[in-house]
Amino acid sequence: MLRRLYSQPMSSDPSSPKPDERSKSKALATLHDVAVLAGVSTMTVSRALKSPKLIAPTTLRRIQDAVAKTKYVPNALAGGLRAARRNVVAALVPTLQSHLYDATIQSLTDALSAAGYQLLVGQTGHSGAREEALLYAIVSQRPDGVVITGVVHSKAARAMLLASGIPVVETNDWTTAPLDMLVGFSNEEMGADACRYLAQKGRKRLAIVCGDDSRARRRATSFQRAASTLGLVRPSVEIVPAPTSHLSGRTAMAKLLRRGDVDAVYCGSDIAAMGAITEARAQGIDVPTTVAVLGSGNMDFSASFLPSISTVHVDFARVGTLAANLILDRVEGREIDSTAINVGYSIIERESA
Amino acid sequence: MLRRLYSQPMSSDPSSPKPDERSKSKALATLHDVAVLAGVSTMTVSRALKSPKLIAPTTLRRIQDAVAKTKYVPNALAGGLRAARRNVVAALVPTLQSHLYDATIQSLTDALSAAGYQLLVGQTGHSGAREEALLYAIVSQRPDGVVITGVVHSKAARAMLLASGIPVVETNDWTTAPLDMLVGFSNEEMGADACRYLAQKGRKRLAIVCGDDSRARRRATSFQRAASTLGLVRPSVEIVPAPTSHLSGRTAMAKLLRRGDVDAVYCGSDIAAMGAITEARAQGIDVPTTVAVLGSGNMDFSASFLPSISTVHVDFARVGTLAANLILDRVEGREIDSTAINVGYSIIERESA
DNA sequence: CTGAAAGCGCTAACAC
DNA sequence: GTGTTAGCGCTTTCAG
Repeated sequence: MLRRLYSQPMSSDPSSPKPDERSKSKALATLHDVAVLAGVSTMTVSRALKSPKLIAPTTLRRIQDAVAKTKYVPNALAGGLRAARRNVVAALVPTLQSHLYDATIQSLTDALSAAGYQLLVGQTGHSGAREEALLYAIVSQRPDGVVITGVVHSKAARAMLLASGIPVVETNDWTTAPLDMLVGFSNEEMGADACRYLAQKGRKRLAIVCGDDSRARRRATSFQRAASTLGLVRPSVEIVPAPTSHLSGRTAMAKLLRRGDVDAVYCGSDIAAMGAITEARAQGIDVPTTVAVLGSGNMDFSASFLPSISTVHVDFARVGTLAANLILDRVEGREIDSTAINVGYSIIERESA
Repeated sequence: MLRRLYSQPMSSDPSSPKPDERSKSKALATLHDVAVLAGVSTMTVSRALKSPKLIAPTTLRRIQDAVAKTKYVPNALAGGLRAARRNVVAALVPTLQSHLYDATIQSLTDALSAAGYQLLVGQTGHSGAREEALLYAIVSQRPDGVVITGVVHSKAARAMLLASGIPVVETNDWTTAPLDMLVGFSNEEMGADACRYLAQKGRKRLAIVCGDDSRARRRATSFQRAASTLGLVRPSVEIVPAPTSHLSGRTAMAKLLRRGDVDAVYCGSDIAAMGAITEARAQGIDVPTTVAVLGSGNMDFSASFLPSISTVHVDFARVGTLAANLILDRVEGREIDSTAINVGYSIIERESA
């Protein structure tokens, strides 16, 4: 592999541009500054910003001028400290690099920002070890809600969240004892259904490529159990680092093919499935004739890949929207009809399996 | 495409689990609660938490017990209001779904969370229309720093950021007039170099698949200019929606092949490049023999794809780390040697071009 | 080593 | 319509 460097990554540009003159002046204007300039009290300015209708038109104009002149930007910290609302929701994901939950984050952000909320994100990594520390940091930010990928395991973290009274939505998993609210599906059922799907297609020697995280592992275990129920040989499991990648999918497939006793592979993500298919092709093995490949996540490329990738589909965008709405409903004090929503999943049959 | 539904996505589970009993009690404990319980002043508790060494061992133990008993979690809002530090940094990206800047966000988060900071993210969308409103919302959160993908265009937003005194890092682009700090590379040079690379490989009839965002468009324009300098026919440009996808790469490639006058395609991302390669294969056209394909981003799958994808590589992880360090240096008042860092890029030669 | 006072910037609650 | 008062929970500052 030849690398041609077009710039010296290590050096800063010699003709380094100068930044604009930074204002040496004190910090941003406060409500008080605006009030003085407009000749009113701070309370009137505050009201002019939140509910302009309560203010006399003349006063309002003066205030708006003053706001513009002072370049006033409200301090949400101070507001949040006094008022209930912080206009921030926190989201916890294993990693933003996984691509599996991108749609969830996207729709979550969209729904929240439409309602005027900001998103605070935390990445736990797949180990779950950082979960507790991260949740502590997040609770200390006093967000209006917390959306978590998976269910919270740490007892201390559960207690803290409960005590905080902050609305919590656990997602993309299922449990009979949610911390608060729940939007997800059963990973166990998913694994079993994936197995049944492949078996029903006449496949006998199944295998699994599974990312090293708890939800994927539970899917794999459940897949194995279903296989044994169906009287099939116990599927072998290739554990790869989470998040699963094209390369790890390829490598895992290579191992499985070396053993030679496989006619269907269930992959933890479509990325891994694509890697598995690529490896098969590299070896001149046809997918799906010789080996079927079933992915997870129905990603962007899955339908247009060659062969198109059969996959377990979850409406992740809906998960995000539902989670956002649950939080917003709670924050605004609206009635919530259902505190646990099963979004289900479906298996999309395409060419690869 | 057959869809088999295993759960009713629209219905909530009939056996909806009940959440744990939510604590009806008042909000979280405050410093004052802890102080009363420990029989000291709030100030002493505050110190015990921040600089335990200043506290007498006996007092410290009493306080720690009280903290545990009250399940005290600091209120970062109140702290941030009084003190300078908020321990929050904001990041603005076009979209989290693009995958191009994943590594940047990842390394940014890692570096920041190691230093005890939280990440507030905003998605501008590719239009840039939301940039101003989003930055206003972000400044009102008074983060300790702001990291932005691209350079800030809106005059009002620039003025506001400048006035706020918040450290700002613009990334993944280059300008002679940065708002504050800059970590990036020249998109113009990149486009031109991509063109020269393909020309040097003997390709004559070039084309571009370009996402509909300003940085990609500038790369494309610069690519075209370089082609004309080299005496080549003007490369045609296929504009596809941003972020570029496998499908849009395929579709764009199909259009280009229909015209039949192409022997090399430069794609805005490796995802699009993969789509382009897939389309060529679907038509029985060999890559790179008949058409070469050059991607951007050196994504996860690019090296292990078949054919492996030649690509313009940027060390995005380094961008995130550098940005984080610049912010942290400024916040902690350390000296900064370079306020504009060019991380450069390289073209990785693989099979596809 | 510990405490008292003051106030960060804002808004809820009540005046007028 | 508008102003006053009183904090939100914490930390800075200054005194012991």
